[in-house]
Amino acid sequence: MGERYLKSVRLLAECLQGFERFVAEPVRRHGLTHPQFDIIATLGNTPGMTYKELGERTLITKGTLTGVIDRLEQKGLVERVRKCDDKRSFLVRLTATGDTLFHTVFPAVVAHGKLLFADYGDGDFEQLDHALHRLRTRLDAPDLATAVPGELRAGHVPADER
Amino acid sequence: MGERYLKSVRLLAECLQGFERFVAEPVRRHGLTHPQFDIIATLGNTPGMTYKELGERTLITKGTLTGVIDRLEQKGLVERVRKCDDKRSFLVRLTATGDTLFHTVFPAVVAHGKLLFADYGDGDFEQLDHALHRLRTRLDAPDLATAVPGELRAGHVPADER
DNA sequence: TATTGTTATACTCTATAACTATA
DNA sequence: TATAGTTATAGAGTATAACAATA
Repeated sequence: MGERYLKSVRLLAECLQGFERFVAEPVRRHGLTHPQFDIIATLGNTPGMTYKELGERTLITKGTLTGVIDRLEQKGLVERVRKCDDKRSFLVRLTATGDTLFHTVFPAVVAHGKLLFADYGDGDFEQLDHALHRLRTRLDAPDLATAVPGELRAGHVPADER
Repeated sequence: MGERYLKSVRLLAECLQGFERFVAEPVRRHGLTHPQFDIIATLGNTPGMTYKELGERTLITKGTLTGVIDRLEQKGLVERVRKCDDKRSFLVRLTATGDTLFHTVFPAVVAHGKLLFADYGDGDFEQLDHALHRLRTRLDAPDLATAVPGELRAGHVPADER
């Protein structure tokens, strides 16, 4: 139980949690849930995406995606557009209203984010990026996906390590 | 839109997302949802906690907590124990079964986590912790909670920055 | 046969607010 | 009056699997 890395995992979880809280309120303020915002943010400044692409970027499975897109379509924020080359699929893209919302939300997000990093210099960013990049690379490593027979996976810190 | 910090936020989100995926499968494997696991993990190696404490540690609001605890109680993993000093509240604590589950899940989690950090030395941990700790401290800063009049909050990266 | 997206089930979480019983 | 926890309401997300249309 005394593994060195637990402290780091705990810190990551706290940063994670902090961001989630940081995000949750303004997203709701715009009448969106987090997955809905995720879709709007992913579609912004693109010509549209298929379900497959959206699923890969947001990690929402196709069955769930149907419901999320449905609600966004009801709100008039996205639309489904037929592709000619493969009639099974189509593009989901922002409507004019959705595009307006995207361009309203994003500058606000960027401006507020600046507060969080107001005192960061180039070196600070490099340190943070370097540490995170290393971890992300490790998370993507193919050997991790297969190294585990069944039970063993990670992600939480016991109370007595905190 | 070209803010330097967006890259870091993106990386953090990817690490976050990676961990969530890393966690999701084994938790389900033990028949728990993420919030349920969060409760089990939080209660492990403690004499029990009140709703208030649990809510603070897990960020689950009291109304939701009732449902989560109900389901864990139905599974025989936790129990509600009356406190004598204040009859309004009680302790939630792991049952013997819950404690066994905790002690089954956690060693597995710890062992698997080791794979992720197999090549980390002391210096590597220090770099990661330092960068994350700084960010967490910033997230906790009181001026952030009040600096924002209404609309501006952070957390996502536009598609064209990726 | 494989893939894209839909539908159907069934559950879980969430926010919010009104409610109770204690304090 | 304030606090701890419950209940009620109304969404919304999730996994899973079976399904239709198309490739």
